[in-house]
Amino acid sequence: MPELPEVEYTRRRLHRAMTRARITRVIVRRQTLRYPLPAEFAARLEGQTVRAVVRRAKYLVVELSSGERLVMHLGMSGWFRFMPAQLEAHDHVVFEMSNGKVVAFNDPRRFGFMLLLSRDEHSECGKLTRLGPEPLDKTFDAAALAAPLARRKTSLKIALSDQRVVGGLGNIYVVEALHRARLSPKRRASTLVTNNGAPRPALYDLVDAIRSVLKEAIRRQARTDDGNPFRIYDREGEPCPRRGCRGTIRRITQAGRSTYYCPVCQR
DNA sequence: ATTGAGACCTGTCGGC
DNA sequence: TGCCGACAGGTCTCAA
Repeated sequence: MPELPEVEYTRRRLHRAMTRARITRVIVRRQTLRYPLPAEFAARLEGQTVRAVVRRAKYLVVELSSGERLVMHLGMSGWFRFMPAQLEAHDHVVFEMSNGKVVAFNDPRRFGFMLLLSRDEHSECGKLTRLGPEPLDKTFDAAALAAPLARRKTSLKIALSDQRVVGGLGNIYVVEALHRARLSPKRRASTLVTNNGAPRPALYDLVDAIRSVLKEAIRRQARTDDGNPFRIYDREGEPCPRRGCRGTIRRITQAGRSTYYCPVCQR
């Protein structure tokens, strides 16, 4: 599930359920997430009012009235269930709010985590400070990508998956953006930058592709149609969806993860 | 400093 | 039906 669009959709729902409400009760049903929850986790949260729920890359940050922050990551399989009729397996942490809303964090694989940080711990938290730019911010442009890509000796796919280069892209949306920009995932990252560090035209295309892929995916979240909503991801052997392209989608492995691409139109 | 491999965990799916 | 391996949208750590 969770790359930037899914995390952003989760943030909006959490915001509606929690912001300006008080946390009346926290039930910890499983302490051993990626990082074990401290014994006083529930007590520190109960009684606090939620000021805001914000997102940074794939991280969710609940801002609390004490100044503390609850930093959360969904990992591979984490998600929130809103107003669950009853608790189920893998509902690890439940928040009950003064407005009557209940949200349950569910995560079968437990790669997700929650960190309750003081104001200072939060501002120094390396997980957040080392992140690259937000791809949907105005500051994200070809110039912002040029420097980190120029230094890389790896492929575009690997470079774009690195959260220090851009924050929030994961396996699926990197694959989708590269197809949209007609760029091969195997191409060396530094070839999108000239020798003196200026963006080449393809880098502008890539920036546009990243932004549009993410925006469309966020818009799509509210709908719950099933089936594979992606053009390329998990479509090995199918014809390339680009108009006029007669290529067939291939699957390769890069850094241990699946990459899908069209060898005909992606160069 | 980069980079790849392995680890963390559970669930699901395809093949035999 | 049952078993087994491969694989899954993320990050971290460690060795080269």
